[in-house]
Amino acid sequence: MITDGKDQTNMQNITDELLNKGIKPSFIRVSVLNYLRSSFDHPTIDLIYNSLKPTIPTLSKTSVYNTVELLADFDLINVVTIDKNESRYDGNIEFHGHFKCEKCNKLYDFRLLNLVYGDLEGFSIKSKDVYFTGVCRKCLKVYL
Amino acid sequence: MITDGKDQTNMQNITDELLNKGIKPSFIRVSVLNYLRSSFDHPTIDLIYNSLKPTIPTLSKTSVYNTVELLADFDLINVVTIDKNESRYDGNIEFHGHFKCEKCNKLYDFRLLNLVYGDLEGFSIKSKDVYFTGVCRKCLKVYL
DNA sequence: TTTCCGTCTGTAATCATTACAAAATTATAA
DNA sequence: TTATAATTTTGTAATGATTACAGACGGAAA
Repeated sequence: MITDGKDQTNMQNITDELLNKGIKPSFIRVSVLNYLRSSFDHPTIDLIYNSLKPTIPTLSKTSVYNTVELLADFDLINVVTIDKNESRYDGNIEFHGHFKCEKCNKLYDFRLLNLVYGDLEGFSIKSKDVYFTGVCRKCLKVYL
Repeated sequence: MITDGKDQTNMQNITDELLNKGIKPSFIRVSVLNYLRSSFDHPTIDLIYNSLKPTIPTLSKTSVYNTVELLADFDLINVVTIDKNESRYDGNIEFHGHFKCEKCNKLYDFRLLNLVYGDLEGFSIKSKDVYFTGVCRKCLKVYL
């Protein structure tokens, strides 16, 4: 986790953003959201924890759990549950799909250009998740 | 779990189906697949276990786990992981979406009429899951 | 019968997540 | 400022679905 001038600007912007949503911008909250916004590998709780630990030595894993739950409740991040036994977190809340490679376990984003569905008239839809699994191009080449 | 004449025909058909796939049609395997084919509530492991226990008194939960894993590996059933901490199983393998109501926890099937995506050229796609959450029509009426 | 092999069972271990209470920090009031 | 209240954070313990594993069981073949 690098902290340069640009990062400090991000931190300030995120602080303001949280304030606008009525969330107290504690250092942990701002740091987690900033980390998720700048990382594109859909990190797990452990990865978030280990990445922020150096800059927040007192950080506890429970706080990471609490924080991502709060951020998700306010629709600031997405919880990706494509992995049955470990949640991943995505700072990109634009609508898109997730592909998980069974070989390298990497998560890929992909665009959803059109999604038409039926049978849900009168339902209130809060979240839409599209999860694909398979083997990514990179791994397919290896296994030729 | 009712066992009538029609059910016995289903059991025989499923037995043949498993044989065709090269799976030994043990009573447990046939029973689990038959149960998933005839139940439309996307049961959990516990529900499958408790439903079959009366007709298979020696049944163990581990066997239910093993069996659904086997059936899923052969694409005879779908594993629905919309629920973060408990998998559900679906005997309907036609492509469709799943909606989970946050109020009553019921799972609804819905049709997917069109799904267009990009960015996955060269990827080998094995499974496609579409999960929506929110509040179903029934619960919305209650909370008016 | 005996042997072999795959299936099934029951118990124990795993591990991400949650519960919870105390400690630390921050905000508010006097 | 100081005292008090409210919120955030921490660490440990509990939860509970899933997995690992070794032994029991059962059918088929010789």
